[in-house]
Amino acid sequence: MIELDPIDRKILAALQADGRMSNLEVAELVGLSPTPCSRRIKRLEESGVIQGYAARINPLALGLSICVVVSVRLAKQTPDAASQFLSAIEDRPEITECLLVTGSVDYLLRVWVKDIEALRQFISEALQAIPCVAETSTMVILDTTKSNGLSTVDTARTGPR
Amino acid sequence: MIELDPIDRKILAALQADGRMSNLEVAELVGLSPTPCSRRIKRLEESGVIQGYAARINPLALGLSICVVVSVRLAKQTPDAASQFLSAIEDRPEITECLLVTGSVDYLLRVWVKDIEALRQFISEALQAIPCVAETSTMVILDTTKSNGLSTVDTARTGPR
DNA sequence: GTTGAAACTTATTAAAC
DNA sequence: GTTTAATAAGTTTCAAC
Repeated sequence: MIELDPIDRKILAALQADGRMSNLEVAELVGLSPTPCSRRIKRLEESGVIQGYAARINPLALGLSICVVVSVRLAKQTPDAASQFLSAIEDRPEITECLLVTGSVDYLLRVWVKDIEALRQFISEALQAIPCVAETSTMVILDTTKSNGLSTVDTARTGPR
Repeated sequence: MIELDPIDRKILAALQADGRMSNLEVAELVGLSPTPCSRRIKRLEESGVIQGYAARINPLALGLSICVVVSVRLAKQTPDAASQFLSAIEDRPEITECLLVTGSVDYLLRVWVKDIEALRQFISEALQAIPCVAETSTMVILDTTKSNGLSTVDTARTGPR
């Protein structure tokens, strides 16, 4: 694990808030001159603390107006069932996140759809069509606080057919 | 809603994958010359499709090795209870996301902690100390597929005291 | 750690097609 | 939409302190 001093943390906070901030701006913000600031940023990138940069895209602007969390319980927790489930998941662009969790369910999925019909279709045709899926429960997200606003969206999906 | 053609979508995909890609690189990738590409990117930014840019930070590198999803049920769903809960949530830096959802629970929280002891402490001292919280259930995230890798982490939290 | 300077790359704008 | 050219700005590297 790399050691981070308070200045490194300030740099991370700055680049987390604005990933396109120039080295000069970051340097001024954290109270360094550009040269050592640039060195620190490069060190943070090369050590993997900063994994990369991304545009934050607004799913609503792509016509995806509904976001849900779906909990999934598999019929059995065998490696075969898991890999069958995951490969089925892989092909669905509306799933932006898939978490394997402990507890009474096995997976949590984050799913973006454009309307209720698309949601119905996703649940019945995509999810419940997977043989090893025993039970699903859909929670519609009504509001988001403390969001990072960072949803990776499949931009190819909502376009002209 | 802004109209997006296939080239716009390619631009979004490119900047989602690498938010620091230069206009020249994006232009070449999508098959445009730099001038119109720059205009499109600016249009996407100004229309809110691109909300901003962010560094992707690896929470593990900050010493946060455990991520959990906590479902929370409130004793009653009154506006008072909700605002009491949300203001208590606001102060906790380990909570990186808070979703209001439909279904058998009221909120889903995403929480990063450095170890099990910090998790225990968070649940007992932070969460269950909120008066209106009736029930919580913690799911430890064992694996993440299809992650966007974009967790906004409070970089000030794990540093020297 | 700091400053300053040079070489290189990029962004932006304007003009012409 | 394209190309070209000019200006402005940022990055990187080097030296010296």
